[in-house]
Amino acid sequence: MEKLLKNYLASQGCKMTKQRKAILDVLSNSNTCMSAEEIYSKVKKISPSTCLTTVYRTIDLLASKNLLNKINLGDNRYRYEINTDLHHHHIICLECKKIVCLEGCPVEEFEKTVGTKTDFKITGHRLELYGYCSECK
Amino acid sequence: MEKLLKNYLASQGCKMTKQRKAILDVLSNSNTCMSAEEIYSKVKKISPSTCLTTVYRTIDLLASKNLLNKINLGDNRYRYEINTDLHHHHIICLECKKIVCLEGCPVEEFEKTVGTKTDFKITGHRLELYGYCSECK
DNA sequence: TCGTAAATGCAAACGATTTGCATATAGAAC
DNA sequence: GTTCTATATGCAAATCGTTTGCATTTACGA
Repeated sequence: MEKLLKNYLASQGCKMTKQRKAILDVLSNSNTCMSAEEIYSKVKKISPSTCLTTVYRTIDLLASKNLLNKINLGDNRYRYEINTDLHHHHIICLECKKIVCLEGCPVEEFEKTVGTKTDFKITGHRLELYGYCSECK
Repeated sequence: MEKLLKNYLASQGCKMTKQRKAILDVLSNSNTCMSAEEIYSKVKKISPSTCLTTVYRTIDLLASKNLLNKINLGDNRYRYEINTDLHHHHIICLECKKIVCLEGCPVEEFEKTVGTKTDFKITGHRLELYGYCSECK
């Protein structure tokens, strides 16, 4: 995964700096989405000189190549995750803030109905569930 | 609607100032959700001295009494609408930013499945659709 | 090894929202 | 109506996540 990303970026004329390697490392070895701050603090352990700005810029780079999803959980700050190209949603624990990826999507049928009713050309949607996880409930 | 809100707030020991009247006026005579800035500019026409801070504080007041929904559309700024207590979602035009309320909700069934699978106690969800409206598509 | 475009770090700007504080005002008590 | 006091207001400054400007550094092809 990491290798693939690096090769792909290189093929796009992007330089492979130690900061970018560290950021890709952190992103691809995580199984949830993380805030910029979270990525930053993990990256610093691998490449201490890295600054937050570089994290943001690398995030933008990856997002612009469609390699990364920007997720908005409603708390006015983004989370980021490597784009696996598999359409999915998240459930968030209101207590411990844990984020779990979900399989499946209940919205597809609904989109068709709404498209007809409202005369919109629908291009996508956003859905998150909220609740308390098994440890917190 | 407006009257009801005013009476309710008064019954809660809140003072009915001209600023609050103007804000309630704007909120209850709108049929979509608005950003703080949008509310502010409409309120100024009714009560010109009102400042943005007061808009935010009134929003907080209403939200704390459960009279107003804070909606996050994923652009790191909130929209606000009077809470009608009717569970619904929105569709947003990516071109003209128009927001339309939708009837129905496809997520209820999905919540049950996810609850069983993940062992979460699910308390809510957030869903928005995106696309292009009949004029923009 | 060199040269250059691309990437970095820092500090300062940004936009939405919140806070501190001194002043003004609604509305109850007289 | 006048007085009183808690509550609400306006302003300026702070906040927080994110972005930008700019001078410096670095990756990588020649």
